[in-house]
Amino acid sequence: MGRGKVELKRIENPTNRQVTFSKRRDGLFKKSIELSILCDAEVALLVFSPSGKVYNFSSHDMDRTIRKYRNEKGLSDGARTIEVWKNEMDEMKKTIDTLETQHKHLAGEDISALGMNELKQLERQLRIGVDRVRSKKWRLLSENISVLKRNHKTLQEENSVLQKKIKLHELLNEANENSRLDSSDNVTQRFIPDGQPQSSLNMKLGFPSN
Amino acid sequence: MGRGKVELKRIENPTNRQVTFSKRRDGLFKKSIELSILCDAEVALLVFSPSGKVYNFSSHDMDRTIRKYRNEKGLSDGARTIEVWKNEMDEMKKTIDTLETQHKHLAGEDISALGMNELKQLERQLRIGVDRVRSKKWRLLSENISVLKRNHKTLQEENSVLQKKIKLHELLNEANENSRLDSSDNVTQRFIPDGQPQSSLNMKLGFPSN
DNA sequence: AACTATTGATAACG
DNA sequence: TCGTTATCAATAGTT
Repeated sequence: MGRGKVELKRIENPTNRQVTFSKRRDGLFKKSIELSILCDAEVALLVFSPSGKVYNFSSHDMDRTIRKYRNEKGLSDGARTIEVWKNEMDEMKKTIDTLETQHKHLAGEDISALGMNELKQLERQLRIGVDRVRSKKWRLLSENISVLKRNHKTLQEENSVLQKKIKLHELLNEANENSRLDSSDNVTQRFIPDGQPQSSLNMKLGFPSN
Repeated sequence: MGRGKVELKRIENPTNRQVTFSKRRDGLFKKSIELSILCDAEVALLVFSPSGKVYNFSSHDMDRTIRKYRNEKGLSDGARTIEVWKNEMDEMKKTIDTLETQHKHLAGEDISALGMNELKQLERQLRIGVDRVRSKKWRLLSENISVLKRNHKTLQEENSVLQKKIKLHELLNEANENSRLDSSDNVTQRFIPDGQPQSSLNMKLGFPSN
C-alpha cells in the first residue's frame, strides 16, 4: 500500500525508516486493538524502536497476559528458577531448624520431650565433646609449658654467659686498677645475679593465669 | 477494507468472529514481522484466542524482550522481591555456617584453631549441657521408679483382695462339700497364690534395662 | 478455502 | 511531525 510496493528488508534511509516506523507502529497498535475488540481476543504487544524507546499495548493486563503465556510455555525461565529457589530456601529453613534444635539439645535446653535413649545419646555426644576439648586444652597447656621451659633454659644460659663476662671484666678491671692505683666495683651492681625470670615471662607470653 | 466497513465492537456471530479472528490475526503477525524487519525494531506479540489458544511472535527473543520491558517499567515488583530473596538466602547461608561451626565445636571437631579462652568457654557450655541432660535423665528415672512403685503397691493390694476372695470361696466350698458329701479342691489350683509381679511390669512399661 | 469488491494503510511528497 | 494523495494491502462478504 502506498505509492509503489516495498521490499521486505531493512529500510536503509534512516529518516525514511523512522517515518515508516512511526506510521506502521501506529497501524500495528490500531490493528491490535481492533483484533482484541472485534474478536474478543487477549492481545499483548511490545515494540522497541531501534533507539530503545518502548511502546506497549495489552488488551487486558500485560503482566497477566505474560504470566499466561509463560504458563502455556511450561514454566519457562523465570518461573522455573523461582521454583528452584523456593525449594532451596525450604531446604535451608529445614537445615536451620534441625541445627537449632540440635544446638539447643546440646545446651540442655528444650529436652523435656526427649526420651531416655535420646538423652543417653546426647550425654554421650556431650561427653565426647568435653573430652576432646579438654585434651585440646591439655595440649595447649603442655605446649605453652614446654615453650616456657625452653625460654627459661635459654635465659639461664644467657645469664651464666653474661655473668662469666662480668667476672672477666671485673678481673680485668681489678688487674687494671691494681696495675695503676685506685679501686671501684659498682659495675657489678647493674646486673641482677639470679632469680625467677619466668614469672614475668608468663605475662609476656600471654599464658593464662588459671 | 472489505465489502463494507465494520463497527469497532465485538462481532456477535461466532462463526464470523472466528473467521475474522483468523484473518486479522494472520494480518497482525504479518505486520509485526514487517515492522521488525523494515524498521529494525524489536517486536513481541502475544495473542490468545477466546478459546484460550496462544499465538506469539517475537522478532528477537520473547524472554529477553519481556525482561527489557520489565526493566523499562522500573524494576516492577519481580526484580525488587528477587533482591529481597537474595538477601534472605545470604542471611540463611550465614546462619547455617555459624550453626554448623558451633555444632562442630560442641562435638569437639575443628577446634585446632581455638584459643585457650574459647576452649574454656566451650567446656563450660558442654558441662552445662551434660549437667542438664543428666538431671533430666534422673528426673525420668525417678518418675519411672515412682510409677513402678505405685503400680507395685496397687497390684499388691489387688493381690491381697483376690487372696481374701479365694479364701472366702474355699471356706464356702468346704462348707458346701461338708454339708453334702464328696471333696474336690482343684479350684484353688487355678490361682497363683503370690509372687513378684513387678518383674514382668518392668517389661510392659518399657523401663530401660540399664 | 477461494474470490473480489471495497475499505484501510501507507509510501512518497510537500 | 503533519497533511495529502496515489497506490497497494487487507479483508468482509460471498461463493
